[in-house]
Amino acid sequence: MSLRDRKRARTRQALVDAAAELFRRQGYDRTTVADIAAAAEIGTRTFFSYFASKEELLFPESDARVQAVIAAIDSRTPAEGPAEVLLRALGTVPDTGDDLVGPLAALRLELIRTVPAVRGRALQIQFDAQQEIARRLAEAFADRIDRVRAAALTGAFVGAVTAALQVLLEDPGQPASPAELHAAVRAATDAALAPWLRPAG
Amino acid sequence: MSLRDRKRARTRQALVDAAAELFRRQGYDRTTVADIAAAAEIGTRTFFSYFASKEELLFPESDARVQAVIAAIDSRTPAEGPAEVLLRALGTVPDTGDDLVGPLAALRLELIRTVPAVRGRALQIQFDAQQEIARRLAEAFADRIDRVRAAALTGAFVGAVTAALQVLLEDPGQPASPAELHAAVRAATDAALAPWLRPAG
DNA sequence: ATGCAGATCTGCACTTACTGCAAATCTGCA
DNA sequence: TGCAGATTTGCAGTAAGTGCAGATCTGCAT
Repeated sequence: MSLRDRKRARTRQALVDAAAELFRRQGYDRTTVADIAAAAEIGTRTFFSYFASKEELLFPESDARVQAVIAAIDSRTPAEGPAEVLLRALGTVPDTGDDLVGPLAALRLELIRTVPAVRGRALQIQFDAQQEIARRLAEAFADRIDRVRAAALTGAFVGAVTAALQVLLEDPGQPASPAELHAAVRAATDAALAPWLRPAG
Repeated sequence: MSLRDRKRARTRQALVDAAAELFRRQGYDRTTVADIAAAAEIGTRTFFSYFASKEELLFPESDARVQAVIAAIDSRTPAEGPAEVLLRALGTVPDTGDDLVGPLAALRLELIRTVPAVRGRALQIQFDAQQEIARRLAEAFADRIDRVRAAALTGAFVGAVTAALQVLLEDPGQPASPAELHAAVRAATDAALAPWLRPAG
C-alpha cells in the first residue's frame, strides 16, 4: 500500500470514528457533515470524496454478506436444494466483528431504528441484497424453481434472519456473544425454513 | 364535507396532478417543490402542509392494503392456516384503480425504479407493512407459529407478490387488465407458498 | 349582515445536504 | 529536483425542509 492509500484509509477511519463519537454524543440529526469533517480535521467538501452521503458512512462493505451467500450458491452440491444452500450460507457469513457485535453495530442498529434516512438506506441495501440472492438462486436452480418461488424462498430466508436477530437483540438486554448469537439465529432460521427443506428437495 | 374540506381536497389533487405532469415532462429531480406549488397555484411553503416531503406525494393512503390483510387475518376461520389467510387476503385488496393500473401507477413504478429517494420511501412503506403483517400473524396464530416463522412466511408472501408483479409487468410490454394481473399474481403466489399450505395447516 | 375564533395560507429568514468548478497542495516516479 | 496526475479545499450555488409571525379565510353565532 502506497503512502497515498494508507493516508486515505487513515482519514476514512478517522471520519467514521469522529462520526460515531458525535452521533453518540449529540445524535444523528444534530450532527452536521461539517461537524464530522472538522472533528476529523479535513475540509467539509472533502468529506464527500470519501462518502457519497452522510448515511453512507454507516454502511461500509455492505455486500460482503451477499458475496458469501453467492459463493455458497455457487459451491452447491447436487444433493442440496435451494433452502439447504441458504442455510449453509448462514454459516459462512463473515462476522468481521464490526457488523453485529462490533462497536459500531449497536450504534448502527439504534440509528436504523430511529432515523428515517438511515433506515431507508439500510432497507435499500437489504432489498438489493435480497433481489440479487433471489436472482442467483433462480439461475442456479432453474430446473427446480421459478423466479417467483426463488423470491418467496429468499424473502422467507431474509425475513427469518431479520426477525431472529430482532428477537434475540431486543430481549435479554445483554447482547450475547457472537457465537451464541450465530447459533441461535441458525436454529431459528432452520426451524422457520423447515417447510422448504424436504418437499422441494 | 365542509367547504374547507372540499377546497383542501381539491388543492391536494391539484398538487398530485401538477406533480405528475411535471415529473413526466421533466423528470423527478429536475422538478422542484417550488415548481409543483407554482403549477398548483399555492405558495411553496404551503406544499409542506399537504405533504411532509416531495416523495410523500407519490404514496397516498399506502396502508389500505395492509388494512385489508389485517382484516383477512381477523376474519379467519378455524380451518385456515396462516398461509391460507394470506392467500385469501390477496383477493380482498382494494384495487382502487390507482395503485397498480391507474394513471399514476406507471409513473410511480418508473420513479421507484430510477429515483433512489422514491425507492427508499417505497421500501420503507413495504417493510413497515411486512412487519405489521408478521406481527399480527404471530399474534393470531400464536399457538401454531412463533415470531420468526411468522416473519418467514410473511417474507415469502411479500417476496412472492413483489416478484410476480415484477415478472408480469416487465415482460409483455403491454400491461394486462387488472383482472388478469390479479389472477396471475394469485396463481404465482399460490404456487410459491405451496410448501406452507398443508403441513403447517 | 356582522363579527369573532380558530384554521389555513404565505412570505421570510434560516439550516443543511450536496454539487461543480477552479485553484492550491501533495504524492509517486523519473 | 521537478513534473504529471491525484487529492484537497474554498467558494458559490441549488434545493429540501422548518419555525415564525402576520395576513387571509371559513364556520358559526348573534
